[in-house]
Amino acid sequence: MASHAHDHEQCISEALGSAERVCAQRGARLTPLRKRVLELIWESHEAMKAYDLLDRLGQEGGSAKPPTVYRALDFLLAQGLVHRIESENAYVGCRHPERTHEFQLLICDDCRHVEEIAVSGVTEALGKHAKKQGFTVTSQTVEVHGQCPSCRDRA
Amino acid sequence: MASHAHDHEQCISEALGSAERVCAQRGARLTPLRKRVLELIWESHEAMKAYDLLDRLGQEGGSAKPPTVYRALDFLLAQGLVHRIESENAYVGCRHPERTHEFQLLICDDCRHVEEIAVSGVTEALGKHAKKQGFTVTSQTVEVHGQCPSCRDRA
DNA sequence: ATGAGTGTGTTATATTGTAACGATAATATT
DNA sequence: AATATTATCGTTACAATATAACACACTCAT
Repeated sequence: MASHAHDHEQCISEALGSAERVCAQRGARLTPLRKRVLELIWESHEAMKAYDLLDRLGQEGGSAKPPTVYRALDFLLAQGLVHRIESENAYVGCRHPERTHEFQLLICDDCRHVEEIAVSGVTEALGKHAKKQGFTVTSQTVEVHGQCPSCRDRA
Repeated sequence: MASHAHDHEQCISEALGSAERVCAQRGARLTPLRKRVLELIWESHEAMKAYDLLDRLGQEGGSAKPPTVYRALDFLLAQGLVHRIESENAYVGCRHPERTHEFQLLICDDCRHVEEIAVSGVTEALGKHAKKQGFTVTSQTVEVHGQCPSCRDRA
């Protein structure tokens, strides 16, 4: 268990609560299936893979197949409730689904813990440089790999 | 054809030349197969997929199978001769294989042209932020998606 | 109630990537 | 030069990730 200590029960319930809230606001339907997938993703702060979600759903009696999970993920991504980690083919919950935002991810290659950060200036610097050469930015993927404090201490 | 105008024949030959050079320096073996894969990647400045490389190799008479391509790519990545584009599962040639370096990629979602850039401050800002929270950085993936000038003009 | 849109189940398949083993070629050691 | 060692390559099989296409059920606005 990661020692990024916090009350994780509360963490999950806050995440689900704010998901309900933003979906209600937008008229988006957070169905039981979608909510369950989001809950599974929030079971940890680690990168979660689609087929792991699939296995978990399968264990719960249902007959889960890939499209079930990928469709739920598509919805959650569209609502900003989760982020996709491109360099891992994995997913992680987002605490700030209220509005789209630029962000960066710190990914621990030992324990797979993922931390969402917002480093001031990064988005702007990239945007400015792109603009200077006539490139119109629509999205950014910024993923930093390394070792988190807990794993470093353990070693 | 992208209108990022330049003499592409020369561009390829420079890339292959510097590949030969750095491999010779390091005692790394740029075999005919590896060189051919690198050459195929440099046929354009666009994101190239592993299975497209596989098809090209197949057309040349040989019996190319996935491990052939992936092993060549592993070598080229290890030597810094190509970069992997995580958000595309694709590969692009690198002009600066002499030493490892942090870089960012501008990826046109219309024409798939990829431009390697080095925005001053981005790596440092990310590193600084990571360090402040005790995170040790080993690598960064920075990929900016959008529309390149040529595609914007065309539209 | 009905028709349009949305969500889910299901089958099948596409795409991306590796493990493992043997054959061959390059390099190093004697 | 002959042999040992390692690196590279070919091949088979398969694992992991993701999507297309169609059927059916549900919602809800008319």
